[in-house]
Amino acid sequence: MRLSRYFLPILREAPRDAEIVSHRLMLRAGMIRQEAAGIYAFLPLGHRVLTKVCQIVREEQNRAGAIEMLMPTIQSADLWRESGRYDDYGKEMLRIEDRHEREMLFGPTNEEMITEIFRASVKSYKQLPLNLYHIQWKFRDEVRPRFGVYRSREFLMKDAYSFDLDAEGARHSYNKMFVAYLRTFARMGLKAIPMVADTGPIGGNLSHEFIILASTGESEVFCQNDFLEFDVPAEGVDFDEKTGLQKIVDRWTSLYAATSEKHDAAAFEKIPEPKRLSARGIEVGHIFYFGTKYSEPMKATVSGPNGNVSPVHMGSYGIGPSRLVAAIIEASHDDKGIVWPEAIAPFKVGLMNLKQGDAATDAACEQLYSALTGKGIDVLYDDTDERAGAKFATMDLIGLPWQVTVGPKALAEGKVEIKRRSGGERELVTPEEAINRLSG
RNA sequence: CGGGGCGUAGCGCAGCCCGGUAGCGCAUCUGCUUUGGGAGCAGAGGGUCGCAGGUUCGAAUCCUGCCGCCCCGACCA
Repeated sequence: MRLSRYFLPILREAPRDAEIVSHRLMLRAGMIRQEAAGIYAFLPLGHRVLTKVCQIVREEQNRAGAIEMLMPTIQSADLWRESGRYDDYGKEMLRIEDRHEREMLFGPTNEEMITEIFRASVKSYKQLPLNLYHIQWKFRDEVRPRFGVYRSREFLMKDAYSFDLDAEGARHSYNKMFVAYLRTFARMGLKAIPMVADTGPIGGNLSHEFIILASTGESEVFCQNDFLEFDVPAEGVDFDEKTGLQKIVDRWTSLYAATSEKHDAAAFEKIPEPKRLSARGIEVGHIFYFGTKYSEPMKATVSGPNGNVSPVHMGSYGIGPSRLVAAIIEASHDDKGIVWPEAIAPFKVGLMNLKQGDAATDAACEQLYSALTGKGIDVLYDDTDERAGAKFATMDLIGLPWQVTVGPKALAEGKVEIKRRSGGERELVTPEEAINRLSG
């Protein structure tokens, strides 16, 4: 992408009402634009990151056996009356009326709808287990949205729903998502710790929140710091192998870790003092097992091997990709701007022409640009006629993992400079060498 | 939902107390000079001062109501 043809509305100064660093940087880097309280447009750069986050989520969901679909944002009130949640959910649910005065709502979550879809088609245990998910916009009319897309009213959510014949099967489905989540967050460069959590309005009795540690986090969390050294399950992990999977989950739940709602001070005190970690965290995922809470009232039943008809055991599993974008920035930035982990960076390489209009630098940049894009690498080529300093500042702000600088001085020696955004190391190499390095 | 604060150009702000036809920096456009860490000079464009009433000869400024947004707390996938 040529910057001169792109839409990247950089702000030199942060808007006053942006308090936390991720919100400021997202606004300054031209990633988002606020349209109303807690409602944001994702501009091209932000959209690229959001798409990459979703893609990793999707790959790991698929790997764990979940199947993608897409449900609507608008739901009928009748569906929610069946589960009894229409009245329970309160003002957080945005209720709307269509032209025929039918009661509708903008979905805050999809347990009811997926249960309705399931019960219409699945009648036999032979079709189980089943795990269906989608990535769709949700709306929760928060009393107080804040911190940009970190706590917004409209937000993107990946929500998966598992269906099993019995509690034991459901436990395995839960474990699959548990492991998928560990992998998902690790791939984004995050250390996420599963913590025993409250189930809130979703219900149920088995639940973990996945928390990443960040000083700006909203939740107060307590855990044993050994978690930070734990290995994340490898790509080849067998999701169908029950005992192996259970072992992974057991290990990741063997040590104390809880949010403040579930905090047990006495248990925490038993951890040796130097291993106690009391910090703030950001919730980036939440998984629940809630049994027959919805299947029973909504009559989502299947015939078992013995011919008995029983309600299915369900779980639901959420990740907020829009919040994750903010969370990743909270976890990875410096005083100059964002430092994207390579896996979710909007572009891998920022190519800077320090003297636009100079025949030699123009030609070298064009060659690098076409060679890199030809290899399938995402390159943002700053071909504007801004001055060098402005280009450096912009590239540091938007945080692309690699910067390639083409200026007349080094180019006279046949060299260009490559810089790693995260460590800041710079190196002069030939254009060919730069292409080789960046293709790796 | 309680408490506090703020709405003036795309962004950051001044002007408001003490009423007199709206200003600064950045950004944008034009020209010239510059060109390896947010350039300089000269010129230009851009604002129903959140909205609606009221007071006044005259309102960004004073009064009333409304709307929007932010922060703290409570709440929260």
